[in-house]
Amino acid sequence: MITIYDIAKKANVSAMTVSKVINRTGRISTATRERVQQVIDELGYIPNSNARSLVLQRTHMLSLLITDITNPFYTTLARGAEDAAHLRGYRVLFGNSDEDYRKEKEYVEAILSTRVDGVLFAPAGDRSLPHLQQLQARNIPFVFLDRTVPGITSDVIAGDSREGAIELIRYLIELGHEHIALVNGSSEVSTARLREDGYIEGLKEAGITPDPSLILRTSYRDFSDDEGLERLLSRSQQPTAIFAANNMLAIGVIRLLRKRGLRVPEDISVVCFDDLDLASAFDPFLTVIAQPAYEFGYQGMQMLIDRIEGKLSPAAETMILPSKLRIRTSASVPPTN
Amino acid sequence: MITIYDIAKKANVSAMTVSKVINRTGRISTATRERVQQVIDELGYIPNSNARSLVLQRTHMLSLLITDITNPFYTTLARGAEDAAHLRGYRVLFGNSDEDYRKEKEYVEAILSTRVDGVLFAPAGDRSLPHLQQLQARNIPFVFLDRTVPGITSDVIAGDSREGAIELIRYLIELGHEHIALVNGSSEVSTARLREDGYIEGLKEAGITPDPSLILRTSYRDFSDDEGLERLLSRSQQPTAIFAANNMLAIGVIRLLRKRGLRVPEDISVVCFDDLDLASAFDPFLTVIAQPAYEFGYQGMQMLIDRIEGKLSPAAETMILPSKLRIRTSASVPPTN
DNA sequence: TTGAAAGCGCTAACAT
DNA sequence: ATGTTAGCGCTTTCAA
Repeated sequence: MITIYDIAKKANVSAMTVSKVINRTGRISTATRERVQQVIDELGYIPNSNARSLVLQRTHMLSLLITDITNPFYTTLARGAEDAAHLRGYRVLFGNSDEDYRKEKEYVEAILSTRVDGVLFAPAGDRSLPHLQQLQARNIPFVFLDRTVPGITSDVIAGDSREGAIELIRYLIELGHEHIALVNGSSEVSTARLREDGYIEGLKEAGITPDPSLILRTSYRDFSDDEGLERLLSRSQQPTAIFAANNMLAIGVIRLLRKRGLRVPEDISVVCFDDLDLASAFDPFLTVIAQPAYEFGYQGMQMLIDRIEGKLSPAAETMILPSKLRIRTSASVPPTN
Repeated sequence: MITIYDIAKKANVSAMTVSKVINRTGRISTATRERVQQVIDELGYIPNSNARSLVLQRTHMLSLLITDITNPFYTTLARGAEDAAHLRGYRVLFGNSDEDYRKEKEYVEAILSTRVDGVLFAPAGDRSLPHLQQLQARNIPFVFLDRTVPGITSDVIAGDSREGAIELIRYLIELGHEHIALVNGSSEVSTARLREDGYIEGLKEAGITPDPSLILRTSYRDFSDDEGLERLLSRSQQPTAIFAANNMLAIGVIRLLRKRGLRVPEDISVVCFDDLDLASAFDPFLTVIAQPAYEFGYQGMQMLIDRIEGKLSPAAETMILPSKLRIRTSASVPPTN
């Protein structure tokens, strides 16, 4: 391994001088700078960032902790996060909790051990509290990614889950639906609660009394509560539309509906949060509230880095990104019978 | 920040003793071990992995360098890589070159600076040579991910691009196609060359003379050569089927075909390499040679770690993963007219 | 403008 | 079974 001393020796200067050349700090005569640079290039010297981190107490590493790498929303978001970090000279350590507190705990420990400079964090749910407290105790800044956790104040980048849900419900009601079911994520997740709020608010707005038995709570990661959906569908008054709280739930729901011989949207309409990117580009089918996933990552990282570099006022900041209703064909007027 | 000295002091032992407790090395009396552990827990001490890396000359970090994070093949692969690494106590630093040599170069430099223990590497193409040489010069082991680069010998995990292509062509020929076009990636990429070989071999096998003007070479990342496709389609003898060398190309091709009013598969059949995961689950449309993306990542990381930990014989190893023809509806018998 | 000394937090090697 | 010393590769004083 080539060290700074190898360069120093060969260029006939001290290690300090080499360090200054590399970091462009302090004053150096042009002559020595060039001589040193020459040797650096010649030997292909690349500084050891571990050693540097150790003395600087800064790693220039950021962590992105998400809950489902399979979800295109997060894939696109990861891209945005990477781009922003890269542009500002940071590297990104990814973590994927799979909505699992145990895995999340392991990642947080790895984060602590790596001494990353900050975390863009989509917590698995409210029980992520201790993990966040651990970060706070160690003064590692983090930005909440869409989901927040009660009891913790920090910067947040988010969409407007409540408003988006209202918009989706309004659209269904305009189409003529009155019996709308909600297939939601876990109530331990803040966005699931907000989407449920919006769902209820949207119904009330239209003078419809929300029916709690029309709400199914499962996991954002994948829909597997077959019996729950079964129950929903076999009600005397079958719902004519389903609002899935995210894209993965929508896919699960639609597959199950199809398996049971129900056509979408002829027999039942389906709408959801978050787009499917590739699948939608390929076949524009699902009507969704699309959130700007790339921006979530990009702006979230910007905010995190601004915080780390002291470019933000001390107060926690919140940035809400706009979402957009994309009307396609998975929802139509309810069947008349 | 809590250091090993804080623990040592509070537990009334030396730093070495604490180190031994943490790493379960050397002999320690049960009494002191427990006392030390107690203090560690109490203070929530987590070792600084930078300091450890510095002395150990091992970071327990691996890098996964891929070419298109948007492609579900790589997303799934990344998951597999993460899982394998995590299981064996390594963290993964992701890099996304976007098939761009310049970005790749930056990532390689970051890799060198981070002193990762190894790299699972899908090179952008043959001109990645200097980057790989840099890794070799620094003794950083790497495993080729599907693509190899002439002039470099190293471990490789790959699919059988040539065989897969032959299988796809055979299938099309069975359906009755004789005029089959190839929309390929860049010829700087080894898998693109192999798929082209397979395409030609498949045709020859059936007694069809390959027509070079039926081959279009563009980029794996996305299809944008509209004029090229235009030219293909406006030949006196229009191809009745298109073999897209990967999934992203297939999507681009199909979108363009649709825009021009051509139905798939009624007017023209399309098949490709690599599945679409989510999109396919949702709507099983595209007929593909599916490669086990997760296994690519999982086994690739295993191989890399085995290499790093000296569990492999010195000779470079090659592992070929089987692919599978998944017949769906995007290819059918050619139109009769 | 340049360099010497010290130390970031940890562990290998060698005492005791 | 436990502790001392030295040093991983770098940068921050501070002195020359």
